[in-house]
Amino acid sequence: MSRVLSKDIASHIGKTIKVQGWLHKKRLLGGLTFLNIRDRSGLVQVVVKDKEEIEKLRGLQIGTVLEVEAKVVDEPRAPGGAELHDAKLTVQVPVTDEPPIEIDKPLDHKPDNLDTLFEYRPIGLRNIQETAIFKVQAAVTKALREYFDQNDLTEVHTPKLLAAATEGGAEVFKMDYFGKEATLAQSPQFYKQMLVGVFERVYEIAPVYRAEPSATRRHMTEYTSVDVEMGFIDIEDLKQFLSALLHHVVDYVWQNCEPELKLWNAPKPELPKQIPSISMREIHELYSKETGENSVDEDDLRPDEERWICEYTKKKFGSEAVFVTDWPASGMKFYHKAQDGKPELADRFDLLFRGLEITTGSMRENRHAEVLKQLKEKAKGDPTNPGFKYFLMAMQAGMPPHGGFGLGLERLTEKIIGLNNIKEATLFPRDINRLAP
RNA sequence: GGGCUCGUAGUGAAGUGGUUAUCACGCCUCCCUGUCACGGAGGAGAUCGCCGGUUCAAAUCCGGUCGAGCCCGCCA
Repeated sequence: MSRVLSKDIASHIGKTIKVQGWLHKKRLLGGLTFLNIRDRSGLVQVVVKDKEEIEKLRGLQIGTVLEVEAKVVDEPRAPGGAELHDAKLTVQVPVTDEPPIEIDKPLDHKPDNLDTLFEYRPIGLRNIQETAIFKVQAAVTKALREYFDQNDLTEVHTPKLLAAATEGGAEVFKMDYFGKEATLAQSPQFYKQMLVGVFERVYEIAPVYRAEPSATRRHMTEYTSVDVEMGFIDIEDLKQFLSALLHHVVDYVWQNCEPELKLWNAPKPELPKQIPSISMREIHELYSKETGENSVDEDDLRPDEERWICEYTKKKFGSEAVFVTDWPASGMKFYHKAQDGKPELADRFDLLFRGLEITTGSMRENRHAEVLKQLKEKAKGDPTNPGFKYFLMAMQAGMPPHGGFGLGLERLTEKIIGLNNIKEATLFPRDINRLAP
């Protein structure tokens, strides 16, 4: 007898079938018992009247692996409209330890209790509501790939073990590499740019590592970066590409993950076809005027400002996302490009979504002589260092105008679902004091 | 790195100087034929994070320590 998945039982009414899964919940009502069996497709309800069958489960806990042979019955009172009767139970793997946290009721996500949530992660992830987060994340990833594929991007895989020098900015993890020093990639930046010279359009979805001592609800030391780099485009093309990408992801997820989104009461984001752009200076002015605080001369947004401007654009433009444009050139990385005719501004944007920065994008300096100059002057970098040498080699071999962005997968998932901490959207989060599980 | 806050059964909480340390979920025993956060009766389970101090008396006050969370900074 071949196995039937719980989601498919309704198409076997009247037949005797076999299901396999984990015991998810039992409710003993005396003369009859309801069992919920969980498999990869969801839950199925089994009604057991035979006392001997129920005795097989005495002392066994949630998580016990079961095989059930039973008859499928049409039953409007059952979840899903069908259930299993006259069950013969076979215990494949008995579990006698009770789970340290509950898996059949929503788990507590209060900040104070996240540590417990992660401590018991291997078990807690079996909670249907926790699983839902990562099914949504898988759908987000699928939608991203689908969109990249539709737009002729080639998926690439770049090394995460690097020679010392990197793009600068974030702190890097250093490690011993057979007696030499290696670092963990904080970004695939140089590689994706080199590969524009090969494929013209590339993307990578892979982990990156940041050794920042940040202890906030939006930072981790390891996260999944969705990186895109494309040639023969300008900054407006990039913004349009990202607008359409975000729409594609949201539409795909709301089409394919309705039950999961419902578990979190996640409302579909309000997004106009073209996500609005506001310059940093304008945001500072609006925020300062509204709150009485003065941020006008700052060259970055405060976290509170990021939240505020998203509320503002939601009310004013019906958009829960906004591009922050016209960043001061003072904070430019050496591979960034300044705006044409406005050397004091970087050709860069950040994309904020529901109060959080999820993307930074920019045009890159594609002229070899210029990027070499900026490396030496801005970053005080040594062009012969292996960390820069091969990047420069590619720049010298003919690079069209190009640009790209990095998008935080966990941040996007967090905001789609409406979670409050990036780690809630991470299976096994890594932060300054958590390296396990 | 700076600031603030929090550590009480397996889990989540109540308890601001004197109780046998309280409740809910989970677990165990029994009852229960339509549950779906089932219901009912009973039971087990806590050296109140750790160390020291104040006091006749400390979960409670003080100091230290360890662990965690949040904000800021840094960063994405």
